Amino acid sequence: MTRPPPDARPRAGAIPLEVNLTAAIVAIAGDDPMILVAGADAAGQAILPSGPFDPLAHRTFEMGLRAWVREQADVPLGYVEQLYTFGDRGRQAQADDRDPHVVSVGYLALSHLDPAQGGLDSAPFRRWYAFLPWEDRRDSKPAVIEGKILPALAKWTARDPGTPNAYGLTRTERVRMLFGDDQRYSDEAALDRYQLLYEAGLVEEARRDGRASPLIDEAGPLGEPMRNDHRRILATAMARLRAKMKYRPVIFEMMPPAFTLTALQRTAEAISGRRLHKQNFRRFVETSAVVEPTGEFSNRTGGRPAALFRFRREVLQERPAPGLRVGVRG
Amino acid sequence: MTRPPPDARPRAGAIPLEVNLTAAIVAIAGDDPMILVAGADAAGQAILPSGPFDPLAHRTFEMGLRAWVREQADVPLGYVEQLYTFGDRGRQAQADDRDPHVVSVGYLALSHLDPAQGGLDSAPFRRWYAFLPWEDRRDSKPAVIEGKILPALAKWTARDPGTPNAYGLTRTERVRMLFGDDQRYSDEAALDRYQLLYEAGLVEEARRDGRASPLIDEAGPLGEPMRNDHRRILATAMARLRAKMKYRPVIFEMMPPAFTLTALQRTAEAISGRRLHKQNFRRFVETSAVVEPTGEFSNRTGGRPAALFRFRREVLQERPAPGLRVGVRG
DNA sequence: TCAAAAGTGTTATCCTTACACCCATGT
DNA sequence: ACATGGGTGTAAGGATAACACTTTTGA
Repeated sequence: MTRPPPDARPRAGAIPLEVNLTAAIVAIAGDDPMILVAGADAAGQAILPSGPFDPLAHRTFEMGLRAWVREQADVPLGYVEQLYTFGDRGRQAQADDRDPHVVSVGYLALSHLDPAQGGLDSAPFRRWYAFLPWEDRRDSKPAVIEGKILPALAKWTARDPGTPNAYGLTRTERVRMLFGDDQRYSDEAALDRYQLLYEAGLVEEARRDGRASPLIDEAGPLGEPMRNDHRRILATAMARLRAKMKYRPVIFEMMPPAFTLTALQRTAEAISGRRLHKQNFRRFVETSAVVEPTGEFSNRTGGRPAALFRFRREVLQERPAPGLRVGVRG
Repeated sequence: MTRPPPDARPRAGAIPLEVNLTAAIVAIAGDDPMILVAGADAAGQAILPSGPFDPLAHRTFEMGLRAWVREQADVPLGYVEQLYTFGDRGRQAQADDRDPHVVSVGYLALSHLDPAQGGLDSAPFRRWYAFLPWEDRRDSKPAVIEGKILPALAKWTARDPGTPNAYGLTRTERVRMLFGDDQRYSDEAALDRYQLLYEAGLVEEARRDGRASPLIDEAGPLGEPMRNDHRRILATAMARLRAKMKYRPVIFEMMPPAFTLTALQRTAEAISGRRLHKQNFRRFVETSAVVEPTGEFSNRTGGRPAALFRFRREVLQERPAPGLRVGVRG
């Protein structure tokens, strides 16, 4: 094993690649988290706003991303956060995709827009659970898990139940942790669930990459596929947002300036895919002092008028990790 | 504002870039976290193991990274995790750096090697607090903060104390949060601290990029600089490792197979840069069941022989977030 | 007057923090 | 015997989880 001299700079053999920026832009419409799509390809697969990074046009990734979004969707972005950079867009290129050497940088962005109000009616939002339906556990466990996913994964597990992977977990254990029903279920494992389905060859993207299982036709489609690796980016965004919400007040980046506590809870439930306990949610919001009453009331809620609240920006400097605990089931 | 037709694919004008992979490889030597350096450049600045990504040679980033590390350092890597992708390596290229269009993907890796034992004596590890000395608060607040950083930042703050940045925080507030002494201090904000010093023009890297403050010579060097953006990657690695340690059992990736509880605590303290409370640390380790006694004892510790423990791999499947809480000061 | 949603009170339990003390070895 | 570090018990305080009930509006 040779070692280069101390001054060696590993720049020899530099390979030119293309860097693509993709945004998962999330907004809330009533009870549903929505994802902005920039259109669909010839096969009808949804595509996220995206485009190549040109360092001559934009100094940073984030500036390039904002430019692409402005051009393709005309939605104002608030919070923006880099997610992950994928060097492998699946194992094989698509038929109409000549250059396979694309590096894909995924971003999460949040928008205050309420897609249901249609203020910018032209921006086409879609329900994010249309793409990852097994992630919505708000009202009972979704049917697709018991009906399609677990039967197919049972066969996949049976082929090799006991060999541990790099993290020491067997197929049996991974399936139980990710799609099971007990305390070990974690809403933050959204990416792991998608990756497991990909690995088992049960999502359309696996077929595209030549890694489909024979079971894929038996089970039928699991959520709507997206172009390229966009559904993987969406799953990454969901996982990150669910985790981040618990220790940073990012949820307010999707709320209007004034909101009721119930609306806030509905949003937290929509993102995390779980029902929350009303009293404890309220107590936590109150004691953590992340919101303050505006003094106004809303009587558009059906029953007793609800007090309106606003986000207290001061918490950003008062506490290092002001988030919304989502630990309690309703 | 025009919108492309639904089927449009934003691939026109694809720009070739070079993708560079860089690894911050951490190991523990007694009481000190160490970082593997692959050498130094002509100016004496340390460089991390790194190299360009070639998709023809390696299917994934991680495989490429492991290949570069194998070639430059000969250290076995356990845990590997992607950190962040920087599209801007500082605002300006270095003098001897002809192609400015490099995208830098940073990685965190952990190694079981004890650099103090010198099993592989050729691998040159350095103390990571040599590069970021203000991060070590184990034994009182480091002198460099009171002596150099705060005086220089006071002048920087005085030039614009009250204008809020994108997150609504003023210079005054940021300095107090990041370098202050109260409860708001967070060990996980290591990257924010480095970025603040860069923004204020107080680190060598800022001078290199043409953004040095006149104060930089007055204050004198703040930690050892590294080549390119390597110190930024190190700060990112430190922040991520400190955060991750609290909810994932990554610390065991740096421990030998059997260890005493005191050694485990010393490691947690070394990484987090803070002293921990002995009894509470032990109780947490015990109740969380992340370790189990081997039955052996070590009498090389000076006093009463210490029981040896090993990591219980089973916790990975028992609990979704088994980490080491580091919330308690000693 | 009743449905619907807002909003509150109270208790058991567990975890965190903090205190101080005992134990087993080498020198 | 004593210095050195290993190892424990217990109680106060606070946060969390769980229970059900009252209040205010519109229809």
